[in-house]
Amino acid sequence: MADDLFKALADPTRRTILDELTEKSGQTLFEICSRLSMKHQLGISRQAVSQHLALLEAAGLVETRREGRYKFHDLNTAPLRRIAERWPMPDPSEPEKRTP
Amino acid sequence: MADDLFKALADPTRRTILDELTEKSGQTLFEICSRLSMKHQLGISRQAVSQHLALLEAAGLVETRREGRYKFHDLNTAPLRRIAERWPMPDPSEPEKRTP
DNA sequence: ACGATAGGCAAGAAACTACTTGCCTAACAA
DNA sequence: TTGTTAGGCAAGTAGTTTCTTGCCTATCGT
Repeated sequence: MADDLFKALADPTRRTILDELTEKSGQTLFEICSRLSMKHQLGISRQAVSQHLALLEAAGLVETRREGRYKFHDLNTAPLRRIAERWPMPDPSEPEKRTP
Repeated sequence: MADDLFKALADPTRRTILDELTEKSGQTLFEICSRLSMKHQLGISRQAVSQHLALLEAAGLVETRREGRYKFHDLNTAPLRRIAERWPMPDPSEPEKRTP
């Protein structure tokens, strides 16, 4: 359960996919592939991206809907909230400690 | 940078360590070892735990201070905030969507 | 000084992950 | 019907990661 979430976030390519879906939700597999190679210089096969999307979906971070031969991928950030719930954070006035 | 954070969170044993440090900050390596095997039935060697702590420290989630022959481990949840910042979440009134 | 306790370093085994390759099905257009 | 486009499945390989084993250093008590 929580396993799927953190495993999904563990890979940099998957995090970039989440970034792209944040920017534009409802993309198809091919659209995501193009963006990864165009904007991020990621030389990665369609199947690899498809497998990443499957993991993101298992984690609940991506939801899909089929329309004809297209499958659209939507971002769902709700599962991320469980992270903040699990390890309570101090108030966000001081954003992050930098080693001085 | 972000890599270290998500890699650190990817392992279930490391997340349990964070849980333990949430409950009681400032534990030594041996204290953490005992708790993992007592409370969580994790048969794991001291060295394995030590390596986990090193990764958590690299991610900034754990900070350490030495005192004599003891090394105390403190939780720092600040890096977690970057997750929420990277992928904006809707307001938390509806906690999480359950597949109906 | 000696033993015991707390922790560290490093090399190898075992398990897991990401990615590729090759083939297959479904929807749409000519 | 034939070709094309969107996507799926599965087996194998290469690269990581986790964990163990064995040895080593530092601190403290007697």
